[in-house]
Amino acid sequence: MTTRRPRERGVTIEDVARAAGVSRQTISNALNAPHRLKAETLERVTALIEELGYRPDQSARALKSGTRRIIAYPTPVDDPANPNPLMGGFLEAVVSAAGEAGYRILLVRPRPGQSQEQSLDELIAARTVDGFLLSDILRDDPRVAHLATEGFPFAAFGRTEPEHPQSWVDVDSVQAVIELVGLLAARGHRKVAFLGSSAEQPWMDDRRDGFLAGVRRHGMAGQEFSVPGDDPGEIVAATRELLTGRSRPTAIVAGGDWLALGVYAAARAEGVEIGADLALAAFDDLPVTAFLQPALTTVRLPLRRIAEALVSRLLQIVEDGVTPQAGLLLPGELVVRPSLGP
Amino acid sequence: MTTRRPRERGVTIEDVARAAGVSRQTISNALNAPHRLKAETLERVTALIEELGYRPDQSARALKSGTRRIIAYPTPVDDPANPNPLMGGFLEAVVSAAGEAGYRILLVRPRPGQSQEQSLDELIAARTVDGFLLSDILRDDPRVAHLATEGFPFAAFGRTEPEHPQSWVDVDSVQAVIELVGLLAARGHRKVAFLGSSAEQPWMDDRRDGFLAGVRRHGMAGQEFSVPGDDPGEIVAATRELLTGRSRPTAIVAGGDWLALGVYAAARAEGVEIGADLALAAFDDLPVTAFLQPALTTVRLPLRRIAEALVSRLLQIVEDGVTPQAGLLLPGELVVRPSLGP
DNA sequence: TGCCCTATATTGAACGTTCATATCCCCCGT
DNA sequence: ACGGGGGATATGAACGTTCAATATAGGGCA
Repeated sequence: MTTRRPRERGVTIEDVARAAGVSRQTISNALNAPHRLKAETLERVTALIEELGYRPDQSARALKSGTRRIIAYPTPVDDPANPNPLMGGFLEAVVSAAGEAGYRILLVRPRPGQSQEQSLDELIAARTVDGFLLSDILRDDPRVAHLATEGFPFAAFGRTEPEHPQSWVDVDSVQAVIELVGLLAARGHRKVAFLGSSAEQPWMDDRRDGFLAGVRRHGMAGQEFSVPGDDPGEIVAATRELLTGRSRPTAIVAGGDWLALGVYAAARAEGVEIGADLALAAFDDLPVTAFLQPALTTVRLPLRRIAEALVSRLLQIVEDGVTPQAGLLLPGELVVRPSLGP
Repeated sequence: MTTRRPRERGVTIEDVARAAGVSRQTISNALNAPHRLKAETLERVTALIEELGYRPDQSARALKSGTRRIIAYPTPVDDPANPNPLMGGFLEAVVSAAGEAGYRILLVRPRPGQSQEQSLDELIAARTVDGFLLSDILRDDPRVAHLATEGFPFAAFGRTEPEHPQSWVDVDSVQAVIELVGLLAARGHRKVAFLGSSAEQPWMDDRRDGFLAGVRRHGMAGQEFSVPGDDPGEIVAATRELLTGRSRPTAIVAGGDWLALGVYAAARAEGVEIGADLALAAFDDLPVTAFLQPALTTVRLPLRRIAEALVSRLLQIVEDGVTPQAGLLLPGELVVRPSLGP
């Protein structure tokens, strides 16, 4: 039964060299420094490499050269019952961007009983990866602090503290929400509410800040409303309260499409017509909102550009040793749809 | 500017050996074959390893031992505008299961202009990974055929052809949908419809087959309805047509929650009350359906168990050379909610 | 007492690359 | 004719680990 298969070794550089009647180094050069070969030799060797299907052993190459061509991505500890629906799209974008540069993404996560920092340390000490891509950055994120003191390359989706390397990329949520509020102001709304989640998510605070800034700028009456978590039932309940309260707003800015889904449900329950009785705007542009009626005004995250910027910044550190001097704020894309009203 | 940092080398086995006053091999044994050491030596060496933070260099270990402890997962070519919302949860489950066994997941994808098979070949030839985890298996999937002829370890989420290794895991969709139809029959429905997508997805065919089998078993009148793609607009339009047609069914089984979302929208537009005028059941248990009113009856995918089974089967091949003789069908979990009616 | 066996530890080699250096060969200028 | 130079290729060593073979010591047994 347990026939441990002796994994057959593949084609090595030596095999190609012998077949071509040249030395190891010539094969190596054909791949890494083709200009050093005579045109004729290069052609012959290249053909042979192709024919034999030779690829340099990643481990051997990594051992000698010290570079792994692998980027670690600590997978966010997602609630399995409520996974981030944009995760797939983000990963896809990251994998593409990294692949373009010849790098691959390694998903990692702390083992049971292991802290996040220990998990990073293990990867660093074992020289498994060249750098880290972090997302869902918290305030004073321990991972950032740790990598900063280790001096190990990383790039972050989400702002890092000023005392740490500024190799981050983020969406300019504040600006985007200010613009959303501006659109509401232009439509005559004076009494608006922000519906946020009170979880410790910096991006939610940004969106709230954008709301407050917009309200102030346009001299509107703005109230905040927070739901403890991400639970749909709670979101709907909180929104119904908001809609039936004495000071019912004429417009709501939701801190995320997920919350906006609750507003749709609450509005239906209360007989409030979104787009007519109530203007609604949100953030994230989740695909599911395509089923909502009227369609939801929201802000789309430029995931592709975020991924590209993250990878490019990380590789600049890894390959050139250049740490970006400032973070990069990318604009969110306003998608105006009928939920905003006429 | 471009100060190519000479990545400082870390703690090596030699450093630990010197500090402990023993040989390299003793350190190696402390980690890989502790029983060979005298208890006292083991303790001393282990403490030193901890103190110096020594971890064997992955590349060196891989080079010598031939095992990478890395599993490749070709990321599905997701439509970025409509990513699979369950992807995050599935990956999380896979990463956990693999991590438990000391393996990590490497996300891979063909480079532009490269076929899927070429991409696999590259990883095999470069000895980058120990095996593959495939998902979204198509009929006569070229990746499966390729890995089968290469004799390279893999496990598949989705059934593979009988002539190939049966190292797959899948959800027993047929059985689950038969049960759904049974619930409808028990509630007195005689005229039911299946709403499916016509994309080439074997799992959709399974769900359709389950519907047909259930309908036959209960002597019901069953009609099929197919939407060309996954576009929300098309789904809603098709469903409205179904609802306003002459032979309107009293119940709909949707091939996925995504399609069911369209049914909710269509029903609202046509003034049809789900749960009262129309029974509805679907498949997938997407988190967003928690906002639907009435709540959706659906089938939950046992992602955690799927991931565990996939990893366990793959590692059995990789580590013990044992290929499973038969695929594994896991039951879907029926989640009965009010959309099914009283 | 001498021998073998086991438990423990060490040494040399090998895994497959790439780096640094060496060698070869041909052409050019004086 | 000779030395120099540079393009092209070859050689030895090293990356850090584990495998295989070997050394050393102690214990049991005849």
